Amino acid sequence: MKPKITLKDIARELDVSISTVSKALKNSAEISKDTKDKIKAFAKFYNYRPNNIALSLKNKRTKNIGVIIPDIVHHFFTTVFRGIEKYANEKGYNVIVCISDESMEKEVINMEMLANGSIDGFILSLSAGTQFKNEYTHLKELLDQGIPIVLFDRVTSEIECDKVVLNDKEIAREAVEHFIKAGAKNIALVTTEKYFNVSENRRYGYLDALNAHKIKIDENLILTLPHDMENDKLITEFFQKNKVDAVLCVNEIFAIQSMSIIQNLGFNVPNDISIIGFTNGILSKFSVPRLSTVAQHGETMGERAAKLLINRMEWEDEIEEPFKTEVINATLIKRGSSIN
Amino acid sequence: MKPKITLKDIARELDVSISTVSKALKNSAEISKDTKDKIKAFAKFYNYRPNNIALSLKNKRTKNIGVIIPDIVHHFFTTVFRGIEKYANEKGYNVIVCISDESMEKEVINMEMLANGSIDGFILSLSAGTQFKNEYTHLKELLDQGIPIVLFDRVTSEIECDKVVLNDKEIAREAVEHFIKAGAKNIALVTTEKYFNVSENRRYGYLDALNAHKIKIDENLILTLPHDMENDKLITEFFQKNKVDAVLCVNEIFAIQSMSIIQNLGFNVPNDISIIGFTNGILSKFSVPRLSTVAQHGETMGERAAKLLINRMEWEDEIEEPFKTEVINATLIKRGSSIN
DNA sequence: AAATATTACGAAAACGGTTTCGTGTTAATA
DNA sequence: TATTAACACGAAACCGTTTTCGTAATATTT
Repeated sequence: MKPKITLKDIARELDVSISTVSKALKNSAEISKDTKDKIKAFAKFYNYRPNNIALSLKNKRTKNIGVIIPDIVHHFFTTVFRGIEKYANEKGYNVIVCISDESMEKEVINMEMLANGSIDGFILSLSAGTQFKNEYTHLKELLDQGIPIVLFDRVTSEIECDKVVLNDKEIAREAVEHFIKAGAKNIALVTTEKYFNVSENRRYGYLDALNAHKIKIDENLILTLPHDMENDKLITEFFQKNKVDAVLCVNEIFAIQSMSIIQNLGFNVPNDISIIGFTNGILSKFSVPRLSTVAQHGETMGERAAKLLINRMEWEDEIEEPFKTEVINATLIKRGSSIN
Repeated sequence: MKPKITLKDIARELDVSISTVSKALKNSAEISKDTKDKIKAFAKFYNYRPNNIALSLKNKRTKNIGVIIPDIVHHFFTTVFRGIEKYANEKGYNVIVCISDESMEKEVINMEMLANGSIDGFILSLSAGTQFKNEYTHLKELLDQGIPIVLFDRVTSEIECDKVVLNDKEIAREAVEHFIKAGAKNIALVTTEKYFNVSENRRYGYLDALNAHKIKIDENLILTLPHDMENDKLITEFFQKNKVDAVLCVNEIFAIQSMSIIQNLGFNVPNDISIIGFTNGILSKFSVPRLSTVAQHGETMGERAAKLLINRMEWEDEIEEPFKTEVINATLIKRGSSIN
């Protein structure tokens, strides 16, 4: 058991002052070569490393960034996290992750816990609860305190900060047009409740595409699923009641569940019903048939978010940069679950 | 923009000393009720929160735990992480995650980065590189410095510390016996290279089951896949060349890939070939047919690991507890991909 | 030889808390 | 009334750094 060595220890052993040791290790010109050599050798031998906490206190920056995501089971958030972690690590930052579990309370608690010095900035995607309550004072207060925040994916216009979003509307429209070109007439949408802004945008894209092609909108073809419930029954009923030849699902799980149920009902995918999902995850790649899907480029999204945050943190006192919203262009990946 | 308020600020405003403020806020009996009330009201009004970094420096504990996982794409690690995060948060700890990307270098760099004061202890699963090189000095040094470590899943007997593992051998044996009871004769194993101790244990379980039932072992029925390569071709060849009626795969991806390829080759699952995988993830739940699999209870594993670590950190100077290895009992989940 | 410049280092403050110990004032006891 | 106890608070050390400023000792210039 050899506890960590400090500047004070080195100073005592070599009979110099703490400041001399500090300067020597930073190769300051103030210190003679002899003394520097001696100190460096000693420090190296005992594997001296400055204490991060002391540095943080001194510098008023921790080199930690806080990431709050609603859950970690959705493949999309996992990949975004991966992008954040990657970029942050390259830049010498560590990442503290908290999971809000789609609850506003947890989001608030976690953010407050981290905001008292533990991190220099936040990257987050709003929880379902927060979006539902439409309550953002916790974010506003942190911004007021000068803590930078970057929102990604689940964002809100109520908050002024850097953001990274997907071109949800456009890509949803593109997906629906893909259905239309292949001859589909009765196109369904499987989505979440309206307070998710991403779902809303995708819904607009869906409606736009139908309008643009003079297909009349049938509200019965829009299935809204509660996000935290067993919804096999709802999906089954939906496809029994309605004549559908194509369906766009706003996430990967909905898509896979729908496909599985559709197949169980005796339909052929894609001949009877085409399917396109969101998130180019592991589920889509390994399903039978392979699922056509919207690749959200989560890793890129994470990298961009991290870049925006770190830039802002390191600019600091320079001219206040205006807030940016970066849009990531999704890609439609056409595979076996839809007709080309 | 209202920057955070400090004890010093409060002391200055109310014309008392810093120590008085500190004590008042901790409800010390030393301070008169009047003064306490005044200070508390002021602190509340300005939303005073003690600075975590200053506390860390003073207390020599950060209330952060470092988690190093090989990757975050494998559903298993995600669930373990979830368990860690959950338990840790309940106990007031934050979790700093780093991804080693299966590389020993990154594992070392990340650990060193965090070890200089940023965290109080580590939870990790060894990277492929580390297991391959069989080099553990970085872990030993940290343990020497008094930093507690808990290993999970991918562990090594070279390091003495708390561990959480799965009963890999026993559950693999159980899975293979399930095949045997259903009448399988030619049972294959799809596994990773030997330096993964978990795979090795599962292999032993596989061999044990065969031996126990007097089935002679055919090395040709063991397919070893390199972990970071495109291996569709290898799997295809394997099932073309060998007559197989059941296959145990050591992870979820291998299982799904195998099932997909087997089906493409024209075999029926489970009638021609039964399949059992490891990890009760999202892939297994949504495949067609549903995949029989070994549930590793990742979340429980994470919780246990966090509990072991936090216990050890909080005991601290009391009597040195001997190191424990907790064994999590996996469960075999029988679904459509295997015959009952 | 006197004045000035350079070199090489140390003292101390600062970051934001906690905690021990000392002390002046009032209240209770002998 | 003198002594002691209780009360309420402040000074200062400490955690481990960085950094500014001061200053002896030597070196260089006039």
